[in-house]
Amino acid sequence: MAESGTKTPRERYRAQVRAEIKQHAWEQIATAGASALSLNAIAKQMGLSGPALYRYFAGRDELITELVRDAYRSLADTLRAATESSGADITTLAQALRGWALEDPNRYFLVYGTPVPGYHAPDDITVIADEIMRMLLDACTALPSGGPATSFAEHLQEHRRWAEGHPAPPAALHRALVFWTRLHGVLSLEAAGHFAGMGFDPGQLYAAELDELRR
Amino acid sequence: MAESGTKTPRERYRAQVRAEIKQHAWEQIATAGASALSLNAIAKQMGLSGPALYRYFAGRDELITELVRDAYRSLADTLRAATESSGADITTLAQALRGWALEDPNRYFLVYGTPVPGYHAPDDITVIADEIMRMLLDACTALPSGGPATSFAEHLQEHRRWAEGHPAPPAALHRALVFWTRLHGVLSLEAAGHFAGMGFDPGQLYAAELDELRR
DNA sequence: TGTACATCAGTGAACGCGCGTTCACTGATGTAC
DNA sequence: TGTACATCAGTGAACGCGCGTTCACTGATGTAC
Repeated sequence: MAESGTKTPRERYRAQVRAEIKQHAWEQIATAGASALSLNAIAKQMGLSGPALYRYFAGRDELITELVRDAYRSLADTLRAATESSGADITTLAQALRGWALEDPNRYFLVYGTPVPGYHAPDDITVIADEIMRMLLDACTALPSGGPATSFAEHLQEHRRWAEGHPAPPAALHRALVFWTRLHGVLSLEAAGHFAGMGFDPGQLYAAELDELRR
Repeated sequence: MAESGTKTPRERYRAQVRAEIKQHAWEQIATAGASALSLNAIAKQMGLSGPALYRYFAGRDELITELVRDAYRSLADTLRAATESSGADITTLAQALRGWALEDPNRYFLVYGTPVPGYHAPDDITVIADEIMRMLLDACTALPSGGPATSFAEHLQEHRRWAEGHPAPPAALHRALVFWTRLHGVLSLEAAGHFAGMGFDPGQLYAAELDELRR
């Protein structure tokens, strides 16, 4: 029986130290990427001995899992907050996505970058991924459908496991997917530094892609 | 004075061992990603002692640099070979790009994925990147310009350092960039496994995006 | 309010591992006369 | 063709490092009577 509200001082202390560990982990990730994440280094930064962290996390893998989950969660929350304050259209979502990605590129990469070797995300993360997809599908369903039905949209209509239970018509499914891949295309190349020195403004490319999605 | 043609047996042997080292490195990368690359492990696989590799590479960083260069080179060669046998249109380029990326996702990630922490690519790689971009610009220039001039295309016209010396008109610049980001958007998410379990066929999404680029 | 006990955070030592890299060396291969 | 020397591939030992993780332990904090 989980007494969610009341917390003993010890529970509060535990939660606080756990949060502090994660914060240092994020700083480490932001600096050197996820592969450089080290329990011992975090402990040293906190003025603790290495083994002390095992009171809070079963091991390195559990910590990473938690961080991935939190990253997904923070993206979902960021998108939700944006839609609640600025409306649930794709422009709002796109701007929020970009802000979130560039705020901490290594957090972005932890979720959408090269998979961490040997690590596989736990199932409950798909719940959050679904939540994100649902917001996107909602926004795309609200758009005027425009344009002829593509053959890919037909394919999607027959393979919409990822949108199960959502009332989005085929054109909206297509649009949601394309929203996702086009914007990640710009963001991932930009965050990885592949536009550095090319001269143009990636933000304007992003905006142009968004414009075309809204047509 | 480099006598390029004639090679002493020793030179040939050196070149062969270097190639063998790289091949084991690629196998290691294909299996566990670039961050897991280890000189000692390669040596062990080859039945050599660790220090032996230092006859062939100054260190881990030089090996990685070489691998990145080879990866770029292999993409450029793949694209060039495709255009020479099937014509220099964007469909050919797109199919070749996809084939190259999915043939060895970790090689793809080494080039276009999360940047290796602490590692920075040497300047001479931009030469290959330029070569790739030139093929893309050529193919886009050959296309009918279609559609009104976007405001982003105007921006590109004023910031075209990346296409310096190329006769591509603004619309072609825009198209080349968008070709690049849209296809990488699909490829990077696909290669990272983000479409797994969603039910649809990423290949059809890729093809649909390509179709739209050709309109 | 005070005492006895249980809980739990954190320590220090240790284990085993693999890493990149250096160094002095052996032994084979190639070169010059 | 044979001998003397230089070149160079590869070895084994060693250095210093940091990693994740375990274990038995101390000392503080909370709980029950």
